[in-house]
Amino acid sequence: MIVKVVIDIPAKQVNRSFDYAVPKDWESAIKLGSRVQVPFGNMKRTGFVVDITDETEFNGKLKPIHSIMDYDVFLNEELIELSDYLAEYLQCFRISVLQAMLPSLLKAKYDAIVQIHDPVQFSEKVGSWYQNETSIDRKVLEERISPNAISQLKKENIISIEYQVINQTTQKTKTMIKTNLNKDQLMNALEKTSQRSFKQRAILEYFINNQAIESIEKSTLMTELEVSNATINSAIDKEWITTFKEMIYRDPLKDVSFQTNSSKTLLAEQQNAYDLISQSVDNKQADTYLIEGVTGSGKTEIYLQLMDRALQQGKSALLLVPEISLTPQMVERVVSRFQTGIAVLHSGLSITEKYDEWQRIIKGEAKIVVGARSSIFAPLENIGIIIIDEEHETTYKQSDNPRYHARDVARWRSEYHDAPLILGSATPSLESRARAQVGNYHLIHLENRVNQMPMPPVDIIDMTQVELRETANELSPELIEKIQDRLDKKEQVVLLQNRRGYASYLLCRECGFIMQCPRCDISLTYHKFDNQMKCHYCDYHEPLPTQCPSCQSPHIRTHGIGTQKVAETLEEIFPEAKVTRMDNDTTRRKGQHQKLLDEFSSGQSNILLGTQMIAKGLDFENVTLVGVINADTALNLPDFRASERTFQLLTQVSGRTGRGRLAGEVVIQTYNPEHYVIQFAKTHDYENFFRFEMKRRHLTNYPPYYFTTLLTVSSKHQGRASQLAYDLKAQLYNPELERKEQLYIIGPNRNNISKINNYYYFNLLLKYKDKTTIQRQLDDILNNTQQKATQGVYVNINHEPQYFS
DNA sequence: AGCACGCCGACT
DNA sequence: GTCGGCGTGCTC
Repeated sequence: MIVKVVIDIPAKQVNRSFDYAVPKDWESAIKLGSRVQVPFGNMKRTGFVVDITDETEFNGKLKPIHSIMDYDVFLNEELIELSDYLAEYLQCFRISVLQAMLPSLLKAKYDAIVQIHDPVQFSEKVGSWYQNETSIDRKVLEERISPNAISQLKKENIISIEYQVINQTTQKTKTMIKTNLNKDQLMNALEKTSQRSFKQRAILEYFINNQAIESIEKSTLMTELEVSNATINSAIDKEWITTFKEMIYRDPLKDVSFQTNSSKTLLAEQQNAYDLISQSVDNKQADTYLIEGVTGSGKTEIYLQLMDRALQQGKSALLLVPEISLTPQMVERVVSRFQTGIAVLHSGLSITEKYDEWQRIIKGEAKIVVGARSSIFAPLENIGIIIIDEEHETTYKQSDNPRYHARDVARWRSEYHDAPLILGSATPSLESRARAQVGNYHLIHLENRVNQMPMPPVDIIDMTQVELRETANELSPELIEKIQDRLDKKEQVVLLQNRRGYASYLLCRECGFIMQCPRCDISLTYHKFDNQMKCHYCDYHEPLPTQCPSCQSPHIRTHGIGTQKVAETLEEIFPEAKVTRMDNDTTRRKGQHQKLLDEFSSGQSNILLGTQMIAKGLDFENVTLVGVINADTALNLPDFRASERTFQLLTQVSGRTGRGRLAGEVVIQTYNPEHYVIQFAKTHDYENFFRFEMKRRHLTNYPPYYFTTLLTVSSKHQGRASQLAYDLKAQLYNPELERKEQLYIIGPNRNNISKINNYYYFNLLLKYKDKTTIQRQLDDILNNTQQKATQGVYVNINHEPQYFS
């Protein structure tokens, strides 16, 4: 037996498989996808078995495998084949793809423990050395019996192998507090504590009054007693209390009620969609459907029923949702429909939990997988349907290597399994919608909302007018009045302040003029460092003007307000209202996100103010007003997708109101009330937005008319990086292709943030019609630049990048 | 990644 | 004459 092994070194020179001999005693333990340790040069490295054969083309003596790392496999034949395709398609190393497919536990350090389920039989098979322990170290067993024998014991369910993570620091822990003193000792301490030490006494009193509680989480204690860290520390110094770490174990299904939730009757439109797609499920056709349905049109119900149908036919189902919508509510909908056989994969799970879920999928215990981007690699067999909800979300594209897009992977797996792929969104990506336009995807429209409520009316507030009347206020009088009205009625308000508010651009406060690049149809960015207005797509730049180039007003200035400022303003205007602020700052800590949402949904706060994270998938019945404080921030980013993202964001956030029985209303404040994005968002008119935006993309040669690839050259030496960027451009430049409008090369440009961690970045953007025209050259570049890497110059290839910074 | 091989400059 | 710089190439 000979195996082909891919070694875990991400380098072009070893980006292929190497052949190894397998000792007889190992043959039944080794499977396709097994992780093994092999001698490589004078090293010992891990690798993956990607093929099992009896032949080799290697002219030399094959080395035998050193050891087998797992008696389970985490990759099946399909995934191995997929890794080959993706490595070539993404132009990255195969090992990087293979590693991306695996649960992260396998990358951590761990101990392998053999659990002995049947000591009697075990003893019979292994002999007298066994001392009746319930578990032993795997190494010990491996010294005594062969891998084949271990594999056999495992198969017979006499043993199982479990992993314990050694490096527990990567595990999430919480700090717990307990007291070692008994009640009398505590009382004693209390007496000795000054009456003025309120906080100290509060801690003592807490433990006196809560004798039954063994321990309490530190942060809970701090908030409940309103004591600071310093107080806790001094209590520790006085030896009243001690702290210890406890693992945070989060069962994803723990808080989910297991009530059955049977299928709902579908509306005619939904039924129609279901009927169409279920034919593809039944007939095993790898069709792609794009469901374009407004918020509340009941896409999820269609998904659930389709998944059910696949399940009925003995197939499995894969549902991808953006990480942010993987909330307990979402999970509950799936669980309550199917009860069992569901694996939920999300970032809140510890690595051991993720591994457990993975195991359940491999063993076939879970036939349904719900998860975020990386779940697209779930090792399901016999997939009957793949669904990607909110398909336009940029989180489906991985931003670092391997830079795959879940949609592309889904497309491949759909073909492999002859299973339909469903893409759902209220505002599909232009790429997907265009594919539907030309008939590559089947387009399904859902026009009606299940609750029959109309889409909320949208008010556009022209902030250029407001600024003239009222200075230095982010909130227009109209919006203030409407907020006050909801507060009076005890209804709730959602306010959006775009995340990327920090992006400074130049805006005329009088006429709303925003400086654009004359060559690129993209707004210029203010660079404080040299006081210049710059384009991030070409090298255009000009000095910061002192007056508006359009109306000569001196009221021109850089712009960008943060949520913090808005929260302050709100508290000034509405002192009686409680504002929940949700942005990257307030949700950085784990669990904080859900906590803030709970605070709002339970009605403890009246206004939810946040960045775009509040726009997604939240469903609050009592919200009757949505306000967008400044629709322009996202609109003027130097990115050709700025319009698309803004439209998606405005539409999504509008969908946050009118979810219940109460009618909703949307207010959008903008300095560009006539902008087409704002106008189409006002009427919730995706279709016309699509047509308009397509024209623009056509004129500027951007996707979906052209494919894009971003080459990033980075180095600690600015000169070397820029030199290589220019060299690469020269290599790729082809006047013939450019004349035929087949290939455009833009740049090199300095990166938006030109220096990160002392590395200088230069970008080359390729726009092309046919990837085959540049595939070989890019392969060459990848090869050649591998050597450059030793000189500290790195090249990254990113196909279809989502962001250009 | 790591190591060996190999070809040119400054030394006991 | 040799020691060692790191450019190049190989690892089943």
